[in-house]
Amino acid sequence: MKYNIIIVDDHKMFLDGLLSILSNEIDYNILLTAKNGEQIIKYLDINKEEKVDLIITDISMPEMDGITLNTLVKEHNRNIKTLVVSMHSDPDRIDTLIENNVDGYVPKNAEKQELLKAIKSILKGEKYFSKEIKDIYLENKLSNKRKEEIKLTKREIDVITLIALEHTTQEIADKLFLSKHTVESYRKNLMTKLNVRNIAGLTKYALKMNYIEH
Amino acid sequence: MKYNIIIVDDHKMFLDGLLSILSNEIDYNILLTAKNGEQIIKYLDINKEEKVDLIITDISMPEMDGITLNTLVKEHNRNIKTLVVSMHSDPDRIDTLIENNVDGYVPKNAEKQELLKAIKSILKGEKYFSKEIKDIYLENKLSNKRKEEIKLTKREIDVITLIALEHTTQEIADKLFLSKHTVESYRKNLMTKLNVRNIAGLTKYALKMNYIEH
DNA sequence: TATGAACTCCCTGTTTTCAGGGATGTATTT
DNA sequence: AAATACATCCCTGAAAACAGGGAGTTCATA
Repeated sequence: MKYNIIIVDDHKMFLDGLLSILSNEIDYNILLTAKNGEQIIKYLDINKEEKVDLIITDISMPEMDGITLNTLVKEHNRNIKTLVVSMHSDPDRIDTLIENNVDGYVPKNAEKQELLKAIKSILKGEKYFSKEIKDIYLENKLSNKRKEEIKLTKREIDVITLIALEHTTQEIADKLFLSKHTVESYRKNLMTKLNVRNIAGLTKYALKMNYIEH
Repeated sequence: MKYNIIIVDDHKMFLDGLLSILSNEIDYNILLTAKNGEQIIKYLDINKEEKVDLIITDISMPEMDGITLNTLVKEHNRNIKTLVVSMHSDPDRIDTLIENNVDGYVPKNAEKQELLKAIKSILKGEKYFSKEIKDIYLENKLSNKRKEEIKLTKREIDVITLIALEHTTQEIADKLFLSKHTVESYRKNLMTKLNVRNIAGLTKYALKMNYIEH
């Protein structure tokens, strides 16, 4: 019995690459490829009876990213394994994924052999994380003994995003249908929370967090 | 006689993918793969007599990026073609590449077929740019009719840097031993020159130009 | 049911930024 | 000799941001 695998990546060329790597492996049957998580969720929804063993996914994709996809899959289909293959190694994302029970994480600059090893381990029921990823995860956990309790609320993120996009308080208020006082409160809270002095600091944070494009 | 191709990409998995796509094409011989431009330049330097027809390269790589690589190759080996395959579609980079006579540009989310088409065209001596890339290039050219003559003076850079570091006008004046009026003039000129509305815009520019750390 | 978190709105007063001018001196280049 | 680029400084008035308060609502959860 072959293992059924789904691959999700918005870079078709990479997808093709993965496909040709995996198609040399007789144990693996590529059920489906897609360029975002939404398509997968729909597919799983419709084909409930189909056996899916593994979903290999990128993180940054349009419509639905790999993190959301992983969360949804793990919530509803506990028997489907997930392997993230990503270019970025952002501590927070790694953290979120691990907390959401992802089965593996391999950076895109890994060797083909490592990818195959990861897939094999995961299909056996083990977890597989590249050394690089484990290091980042641990380093993050150790250095951030509860320091990183900076969590912005949805509304705060709305506001800081618009600030970084060069909008004034009044404009933001209009856009979000809020009083300008409210927006001012958010700005103030943001500055306190993030320990910055002014809009320059807020803008840098928004960029760092990828709230706006670089 | 086969075409000799070199592939440069720091994402090994992507590299493997490209390799397996191209290895199905009997006309192509993959001479070498590398994960940054430096390795290629060294290789070309040592193997001057070797026929190299095409270099396929990513843009963002450690050590030496694809833009520098293209420039160097075009300066020294006019007969080597270059094809950029990149995830990003930044107008400025596209512009620089085209000015430096790159032979093609295909985004990483292109179909395998398009990549092969691009390679074939380029080897025939034509240029190949994906529609997406052409659009970005044109859009940029049309909107930026000579706009890109933005050159900041030393003093302007001093000021914008300190602004992005969250200093007020008065603080900057003190630091640079200037009157606060002077600093205000600089800030104003900066905003006009860079076509931004406020400190958020200035900060983003300073980050983009690497005046301050990311 | 009480607590807390998130969201919303308001006030006062000060400081800074923004928008729009203008001006002088010193180089360098044409 | 004139034009240009750069650096420096000044002014006014309006708009926005900053600082430091308070306070009501809803909603989930302990």
